[in-house]
Amino acid sequence: MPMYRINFSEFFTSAFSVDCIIFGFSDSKIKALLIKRAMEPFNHFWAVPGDLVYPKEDLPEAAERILYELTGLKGIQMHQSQSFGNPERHPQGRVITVAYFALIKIDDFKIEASSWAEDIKWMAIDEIPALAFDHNHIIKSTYEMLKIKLANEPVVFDMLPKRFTLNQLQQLYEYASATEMDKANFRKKIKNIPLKAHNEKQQNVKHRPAKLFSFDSKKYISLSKDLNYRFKL
Amino acid sequence: MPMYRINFSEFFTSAFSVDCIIFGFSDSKIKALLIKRAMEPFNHFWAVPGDLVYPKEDLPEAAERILYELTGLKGIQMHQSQSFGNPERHPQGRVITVAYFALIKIDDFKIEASSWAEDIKWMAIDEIPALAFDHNHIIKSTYEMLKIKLANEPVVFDMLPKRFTLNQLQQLYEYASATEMDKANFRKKIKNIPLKAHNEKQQNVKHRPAKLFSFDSKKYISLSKDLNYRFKL
DNA sequence: GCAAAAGTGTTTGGATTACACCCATGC
DNA sequence: GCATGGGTGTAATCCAAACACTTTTGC
Repeated sequence: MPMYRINFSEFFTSAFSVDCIIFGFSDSKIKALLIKRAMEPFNHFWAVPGDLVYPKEDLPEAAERILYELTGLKGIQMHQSQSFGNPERHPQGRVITVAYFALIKIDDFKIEASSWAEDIKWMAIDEIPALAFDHNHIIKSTYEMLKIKLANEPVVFDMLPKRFTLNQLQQLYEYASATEMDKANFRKKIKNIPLKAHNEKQQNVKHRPAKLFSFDSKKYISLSKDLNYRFKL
Repeated sequence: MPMYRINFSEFFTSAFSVDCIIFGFSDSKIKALLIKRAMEPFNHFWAVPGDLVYPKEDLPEAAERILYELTGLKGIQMHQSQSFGNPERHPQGRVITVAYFALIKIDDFKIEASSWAEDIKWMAIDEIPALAFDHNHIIKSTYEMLKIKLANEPVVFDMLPKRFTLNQLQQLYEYASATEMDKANFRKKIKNIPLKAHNEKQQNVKHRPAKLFSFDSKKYISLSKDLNYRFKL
């Protein structure tokens, strides 16, 4: 006689949410997009944007929805980070949260506070104040995951303008890896990464303008078919 | 006037579970411990051991409990994998699951089916049949995470006997990285990893017995304090 | 002695590092 | 011309791959 182990309605009393850490790059720094909450709990606290998951919604869908509601951006690749389920983490009940992160080009959209936030701001990852809930912890461990991704998958280019200089790429690399590197050596290091050089230069700089590059995703895909090739930054 | 966004009891209608993928190593293969379910849903299907999380229980606690109930092992480090929340994944309601994994020494315990399983078995990672729920998917993505951990943190030693031969270490490495490697070169590759050599040899082999080694975790900890040192397998 | 695996040394080519130097632009 | 960063070449060094060879055990 088969038995159902789950027959206690007491188990179906929890909620879950998705929190989205949105990373961007400007002023040589990696930043996260934070909102100032305009609701309880943690009213007026800075926080990672997040929302409860709808009953019929899958997790990646929820993450995309939150990103869209916040930035108007669609079609951005989302990456799952970790889940956090401390029973005390939410004052209103048992809510576990799944953290997702997105990498976006800061210039691609205009930030504006939505109805459920009274302010919104990019904050450099090393200048983040005390946040609502366990959000400091969530950001910290998600940033660790970001760094691993950046080193092993071609996602840096999601944070850079479509056309970027090699120096921008180097600055992003140096910030994420917390190192400094010789310019010539950096260029040798990335020579396995397929970049398209354009006949176009940086504008409005008071020194020799740098050449602009873009990531050659077509070439990357064909390279990836070779099992000996592995992206490494 | 502060408003609570969460005031709909309809949100607190989901449950969550923790699934534990327990990895071990024997016969030169990485294996996972699976149970044959003795309950609905998916009665008589092979599955990853898992359970609902108790209302007052944190996620890592739940993972440790499940490991203990299944193997009797305590004090094993658990690692969080990914979460899975497809609304259709559980036939009895909305259940999202957080996958955890543990690496254990297969010889350290005797497996025996518990009350909620009719059978239990180690299965090589590339010989796993169709499982209950979305468990094939869960195992696959957790195995990918395992491979990354193995390469970057000294967790291989959790899967090997306390004293092991260099060839065992190499076989585990080769299985996980799906490569073959020259013996001499492998030994050069691992010379940064702190190992203690013992005056003890393999027994009952019909060839020259190999020396036994153990991981020198004391030395590893002091090495880790040097920011230039990074474990790499 | 033979089979089988343990264990070590040498050579070579490619990648990483340190460092030096030249180039283009604005003011 | 000079300040500022863009861009490149060279030599020394380290590291990984290929391969050959010696050693120790059981039978």
